[in-house]
Amino acid sequence: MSLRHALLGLLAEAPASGWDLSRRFEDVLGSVWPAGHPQIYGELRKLDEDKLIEVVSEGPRRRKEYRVTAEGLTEVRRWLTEVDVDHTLRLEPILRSVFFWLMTPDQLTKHLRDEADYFTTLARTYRNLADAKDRGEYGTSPQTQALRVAAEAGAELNEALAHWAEWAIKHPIS
Amino acid sequence: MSLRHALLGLLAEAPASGWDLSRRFEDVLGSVWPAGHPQIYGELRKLDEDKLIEVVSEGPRRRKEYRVTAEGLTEVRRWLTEVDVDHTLRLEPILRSVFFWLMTPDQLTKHLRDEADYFTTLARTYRNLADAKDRGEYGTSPQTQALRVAAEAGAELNEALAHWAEWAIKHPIS
DNA sequence: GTACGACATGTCAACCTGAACATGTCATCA
DNA sequence: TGATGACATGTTCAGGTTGACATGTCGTAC
Repeated sequence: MSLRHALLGLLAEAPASGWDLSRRFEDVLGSVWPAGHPQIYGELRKLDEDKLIEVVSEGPRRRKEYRVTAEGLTEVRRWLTEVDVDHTLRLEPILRSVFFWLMTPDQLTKHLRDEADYFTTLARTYRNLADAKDRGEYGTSPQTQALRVAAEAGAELNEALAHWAEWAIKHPIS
Repeated sequence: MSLRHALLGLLAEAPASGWDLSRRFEDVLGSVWPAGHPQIYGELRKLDEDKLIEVVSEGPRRRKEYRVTAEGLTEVRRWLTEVDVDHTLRLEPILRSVFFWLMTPDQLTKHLRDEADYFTTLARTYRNLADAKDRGEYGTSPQTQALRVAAEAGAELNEALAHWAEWAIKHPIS
């Protein structure tokens, strides 16, 4: 049900079309909650049926712009404050680590080197984004501040994973 | 396809039944790759059909013990070395952070306090596990060493998330 | 001897997810 | 005018995942 509430949350910021929302998932949200356009269009229809959002206007190219309704806004707030956080984690890179003993030392070192580089690059991206937001390059609206918090999570998380991979290189399995 | 390979990897360590594997997912693997028993039993049947595992013996209570075959071992090694790592992340706690601006300061502080506590507790659990493994309480086999690496990931990841939540408390959204 | 709890395996329906396919519009530039 | 590329919305299907339900066995403690 998270996608449903994520869409409501995005629409709470400003009206948008399925395409717009699809874009925002690709650009930002996709890194913590992937969602392709088929899922988004489908969910928007359901949200519309449930009166949590409504069509504001139909633009060119069949573009439908949606706006969150009062009920929708209540619902996303209810989710944020009353629904238990789902702490489920699914991390293939760590799952693989359980089976590192099946790799040769050389394979493992190379693998971990690649992982460390990957996470380091990503961490830098988020860190740069966070710094840019701190410099005020995206304004100072509450929405931007929230994204700043999310960027901090992206940075810290990937920094931790990069650190982990480096640690693992230094603690080879014998 | 990760579950498939995770099962092969676990069976590479020692023969086990669906129940045994189900337990290991609940205890250890479930924190990075959740899987319920319906999924596990189903996947074991497919792996058996594909000759990647085979039934060693049938014990009491219809217990079927599986062993990985030579092909299965090759397959899990191929996965580890040749298949691209799936870096997909799906973290509801961070997804929520994008919508923090919809919460009141009080609600947000409470939420973040709970999150920080949750991650801190989990981090401590993994850290204790890692320390115990360093003291040799689980032996020194390659498999144990691999689990030590996974525990380090669990510790660092949750420490990072705890740190993030604390940071967010100190940087309130205005 | 029987009731209970842990062991052990399975089915089923519903839902979530992602890749591929399909359709059509609008602006722009040659 | 016609080609191209970005815009925009959808369907379909296969496969992964989960919760609920169902069934039966074995050891043991009363």
